[in-house]
Amino acid sequence: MDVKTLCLGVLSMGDASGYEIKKVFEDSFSHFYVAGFGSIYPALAELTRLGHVTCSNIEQEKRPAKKVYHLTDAGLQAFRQTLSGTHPHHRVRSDFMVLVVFAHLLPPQRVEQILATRLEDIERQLKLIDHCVSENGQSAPGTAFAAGFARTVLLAGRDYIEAQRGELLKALREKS
Amino acid sequence: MDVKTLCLGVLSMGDASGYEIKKVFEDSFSHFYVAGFGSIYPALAELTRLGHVTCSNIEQEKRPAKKVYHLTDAGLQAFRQTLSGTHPHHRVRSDFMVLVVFAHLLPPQRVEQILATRLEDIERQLKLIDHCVSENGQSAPGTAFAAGFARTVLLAGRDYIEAQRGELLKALREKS
DNA sequence: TCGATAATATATCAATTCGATATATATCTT
DNA sequence: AAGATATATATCGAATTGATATATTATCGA
Repeated sequence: MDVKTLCLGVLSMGDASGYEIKKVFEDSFSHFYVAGFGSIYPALAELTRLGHVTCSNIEQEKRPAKKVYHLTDAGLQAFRQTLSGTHPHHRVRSDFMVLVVFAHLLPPQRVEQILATRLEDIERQLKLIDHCVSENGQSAPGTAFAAGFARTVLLAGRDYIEAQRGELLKALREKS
Repeated sequence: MDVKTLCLGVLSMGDASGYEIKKVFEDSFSHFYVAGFGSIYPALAELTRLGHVTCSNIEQEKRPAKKVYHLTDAGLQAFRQTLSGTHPHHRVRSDFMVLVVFAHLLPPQRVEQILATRLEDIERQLKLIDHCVSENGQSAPGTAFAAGFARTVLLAGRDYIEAQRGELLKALREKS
């Protein structure tokens, strides 16, 4: 599923500028989809060209002007079509796990730091999910399911690290 | 962490051809790092140019010839350096979760199919981990930790889906 | 033994994505 | 007045993805 499709998804919840779409990605989608301006702006240009969205320049007082995008009927149809034909892939790219796999090449102190940093990141993400859930009162059923899923998976990872970190460090110190 | 670095990591476990490196990615790293030939072969060419690996053409009987790569001292040093300076990012790109978030735009039957497919994929990945653990008898401590981590997280996700699928489908049917 | 399929092996390429950077306006703080 | 932060759009080189091309050998059923 490409950034174009995700932009259609965000716009199905209401009109937005590229900047606002980026904020939705950061605030609500960051646990399962990361995208930056470098992919969002070209995606919106292409969607406009395809007629899947329309674009209007909005002058603002006290802020720079913005381009607000609106989902067309053709855009919604294309979005539904993509959702219907997409396999539910779920892929992880984890530098954390790479670092752990090669932990025997690092000083134990650095491994401790890696685990601690990962735990901090998990806490930060948990807070973000909770904040996001409490803010969006009446959201779609899938949103609540997804938030719960992300939460559960993060908690399981946190508990595993906390339970096994001692064992890992012991094994690493024994080998060296 | 880029594909070049991961190739150095694989080669730190022993000499290998591009094809064999790909198999290691698939068999052992697939839960946290996916890479195809399109990134592996260019990475090996660049690493050779940098002097981080050496390459020798090996003729084989009963098989096509292969290029076997060997990690140099400079390569190992560069690998350690990268491991020392890399933040333990852990990112998920999940079409599954996107589909769930927009489940209200799909027929409930399709949502059921998505959840079932995801559960099948999880089972397949769990089997791969178990197979991988049983095959590599005496592996590095980090490898065991990483396998346990991946296993725990997958199990938590599976249990969540099984526990909450009924609720999600009920909510979706009520709205429509 | 013929033909199909699968496994081994390398390589390339267009399309997409990533990450950094550039530019500009307005607000808020010190 | 200076400096930091938030809003806002855009571009670009580098890296990655996913598909495709090519070739050899093995395997297995008809």
